[in-house]
Amino acid sequence: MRHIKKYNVQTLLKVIKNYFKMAYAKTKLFNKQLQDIAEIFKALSHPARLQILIYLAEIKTCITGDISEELPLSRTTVNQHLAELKKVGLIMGHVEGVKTNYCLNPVVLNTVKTMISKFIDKVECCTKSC
Amino acid sequence: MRHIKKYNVQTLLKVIKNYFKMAYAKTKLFNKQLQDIAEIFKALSHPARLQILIYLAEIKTCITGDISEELPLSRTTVNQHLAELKKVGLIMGHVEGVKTNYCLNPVVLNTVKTMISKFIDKVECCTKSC
DNA sequence: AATATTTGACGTAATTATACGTTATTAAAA
DNA sequence: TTTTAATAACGTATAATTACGTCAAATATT
Repeated sequence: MRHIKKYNVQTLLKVIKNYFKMAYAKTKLFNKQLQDIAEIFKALSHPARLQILIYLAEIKTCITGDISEELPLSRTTVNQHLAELKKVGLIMGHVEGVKTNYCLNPVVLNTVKTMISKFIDKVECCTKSC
Repeated sequence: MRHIKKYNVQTLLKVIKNYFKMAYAKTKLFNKQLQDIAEIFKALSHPARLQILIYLAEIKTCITGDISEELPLSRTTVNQHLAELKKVGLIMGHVEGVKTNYCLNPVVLNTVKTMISKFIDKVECCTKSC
């Protein structure tokens, strides 16, 4: 017998709102480029995610989901943070049997670095105190 | 007669929770330095705030609160974003009579720039794909 | 085949961010 | 002094984030 999945109201609403782009948020009204940079900054706006990145850089080799032992957070929460980093491409996940190996994405990291410094230079260059 | 201010429950709760550090968030459990960097990234994680910074850099001179005409947001919301930028020190506000002139804080901007590139270098230097 | 392990999906509570109308405060102008 | 204008504070609705327990699917192991 097939297993029929059921969803609760909260989850369905999320799907529906996303489908119809029923956004209360006005983030979408801004310049696309600004949105992209903001997205990256947001991905970097939580200490857990920063620590994950540093850990991945230090360990050098890839790791499995047991980074949660390095952080004061539960496995599921850490997994969520990993998913967010993956969403913006900062890390990659290679499935290997039951395990998933995560590692930094050097290409994206480089792009991000350039993007950020370009932005900061843009703001900084013309600075004049009032 | 003295005017005695009244506050609603939501506001009072906010004050009380802040006083007793009753945080659900576990952000505070991380390395202080990571928290600080994350804080800065968070301040930069909304396109409105990025646009404000760019605007301030372009205009060069200081401006009053009527940046709201440059953004697809109401004056009160823009004011909130300005407050957040001020909180992390990226901008300064000089009161001049009824008006408040905002401008970039070059010193903080420089610090932030260094902080960010140090962090990215730290993550990037040891990168090795898996 | 049965069991154990690993992981992501799902659900949900709590917190925080976003957005904006309303009000109070303040200083300048009439 | 009264009015006007500009601003921040306040209040509140909505949305998004954070946090974690539970569960199911999939691969290893026994």
